[in-house]
Amino acid sequence: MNTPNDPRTPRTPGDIEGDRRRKMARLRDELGIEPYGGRIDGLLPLAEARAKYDAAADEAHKQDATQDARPRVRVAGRVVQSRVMGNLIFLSLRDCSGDLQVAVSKKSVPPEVFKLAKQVDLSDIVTAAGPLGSTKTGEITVWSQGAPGGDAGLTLACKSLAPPPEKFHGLTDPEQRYRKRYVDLYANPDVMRTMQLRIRIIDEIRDYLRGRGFLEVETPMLQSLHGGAAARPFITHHNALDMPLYLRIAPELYLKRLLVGGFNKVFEINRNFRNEGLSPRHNPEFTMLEAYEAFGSWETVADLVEDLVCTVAMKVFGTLEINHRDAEDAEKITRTINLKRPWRRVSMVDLVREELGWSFNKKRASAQDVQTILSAIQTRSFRKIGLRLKESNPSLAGKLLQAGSVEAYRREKDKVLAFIRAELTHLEQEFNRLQNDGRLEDKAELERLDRQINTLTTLMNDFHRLIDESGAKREADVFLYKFTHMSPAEQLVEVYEKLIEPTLIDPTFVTHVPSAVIPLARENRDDPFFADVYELAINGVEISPGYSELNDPDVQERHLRHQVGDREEQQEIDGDFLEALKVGMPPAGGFGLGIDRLVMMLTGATSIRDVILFPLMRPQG
RNA sequence: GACCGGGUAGCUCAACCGGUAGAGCAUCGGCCUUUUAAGCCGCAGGUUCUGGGUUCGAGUCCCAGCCCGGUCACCA
Repeated sequence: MNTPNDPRTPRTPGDIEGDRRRKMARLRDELGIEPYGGRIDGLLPLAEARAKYDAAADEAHKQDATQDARPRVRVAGRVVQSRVMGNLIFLSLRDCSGDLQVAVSKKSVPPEVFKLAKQVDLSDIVTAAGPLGSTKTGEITVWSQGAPGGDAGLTLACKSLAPPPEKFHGLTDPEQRYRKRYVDLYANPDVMRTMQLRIRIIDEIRDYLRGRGFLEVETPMLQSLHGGAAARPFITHHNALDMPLYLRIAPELYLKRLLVGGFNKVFEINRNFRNEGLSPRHNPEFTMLEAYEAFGSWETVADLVEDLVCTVAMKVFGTLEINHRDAEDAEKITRTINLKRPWRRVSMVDLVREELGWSFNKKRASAQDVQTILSAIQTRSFRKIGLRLKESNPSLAGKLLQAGSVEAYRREKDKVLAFIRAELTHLEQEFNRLQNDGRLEDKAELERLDRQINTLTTLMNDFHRLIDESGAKREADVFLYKFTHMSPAEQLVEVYEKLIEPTLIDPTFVTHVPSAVIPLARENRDDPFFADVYELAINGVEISPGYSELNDPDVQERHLRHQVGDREEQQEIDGDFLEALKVGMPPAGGFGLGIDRLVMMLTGATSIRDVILFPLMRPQG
């Protein structure tokens, strides 16, 4: 970098960093200010400082300026707004607790402090000290004021050289937000709030489990064999030992070894790594809670997780009714999740029968059942379109949703398309009219129209694709081929995951899952086709599995061998784990809880990336 | 992986049928002691994601690639 910190360097327009470096050099040279500060004692978080405001003292001081009982505070924060009004300067400071305004009046501070205040840039970190008062408009404000023998009234704690985000829109590009989370966190207070909620949720989970006698442990993340789940691992290499190592896909097998060793209740909250695709619900590294309780069962851990989630929700949110709100319109509630106990418990077979009319009998689905399932899968896609139409054309949407079959959508396709086209034309006319008028105050309206047009266009695209009979047939063929080659157990699980799980918004424990897909759980004594487990779905996704853990080493070995032979996923058998079971593991209940998804559910985040501080991003380039 | 949308000033976005690339905010200079996206005056700021092609002329059209988002698929 050849931009010296020299105020005489000729200015290149638009070079924000250069401007700031020159400004910094002036502060150093002319005011003797060190722009990277040092230790500062006695600072209050902004929210705490604000809480100290004393209205009576403020009022008294306003009546009689010689009386000043206003509380004095010292605060620090990043400058997020700056309004220089000549001889009075307002700065809005922000920290992780909130915002607080500072006012610097030329009359109340020494000239060099006022000069500094004028030089302060957005994103600089400053400290301010002075009495807490309010302004004409009632905003609680620190009135910067030096004190004999200490506070300067305003100091620079850290100069920021980078260009600040746009002050009104903030940082909005999702990519930049995830890449530059350090900016996102202060530019978008919602992000800070969500992340703090995440932290509190995890704290409360730990509190809860400790309160019930669980000990938190740490087990290997680098494993020479990856086990405990079916997933592709990340592979790495240990140089000194010259051996491959895997990043763990689950801690399960180690936690169970701890039960063998004599721990009765253990849990671990930490990262798992799965080398699979990314989606709004999948990040390659994600945080899981796993807990094991000796002498428990899937039922004891179901009770536990139910109580745990409710307790956490009450402590952090004070309610069991979780509302998700529209990103555009905070008034609009898009989804309500009711966590009130007791949570429904229903077997997978009953659920499938109830929703689809498919009576699963441990055999492959009959030709007729397959047709039912296929048409349900197709209808589901259409249903989404029906739901999206609901707001703009309730009667048409109602008709489609009620008919609920692919044929109904095909029959009505001209009407649907005609409606969408008419709507688009209307919106575009509206859009052009506003744009031609060039009325700036309607900018928000323009943006709204633009979004609606966008939504409708994608809707029309989706619809075209769906009613394209050859396309639909191709998709159906692919599905039929795959589905008819599945085992009965896989068919049941497939149907559940595709068609039922996404509709389970309120908490539902799905029980009696085919044991064939769950090798680490105990088979049901009365009907070994099913395992003694639950899969808890909330918010349309699986959030927690719970097992009666399998502790018979012979059965466990058989399951694992079967899995290895059956699946393409190369997974070596963990012989040492089987050894451990031979030593003897007490019967136990165990459960997992996907922390990221839990936080999404509780905070209404629509993407897992919104609840992870630094989600995985492809390197920039 | 497939489809759709997007990539233009530091930020947020415009640019009609292919004809000199604009605005707001931020920056820079000036005015202003109760602002709340403060206001007013003025200056400046561009390899239109990259590389090819068509054309007298490309931000715009075509081809290839990169990146982001959405939907679907894959994957527990």
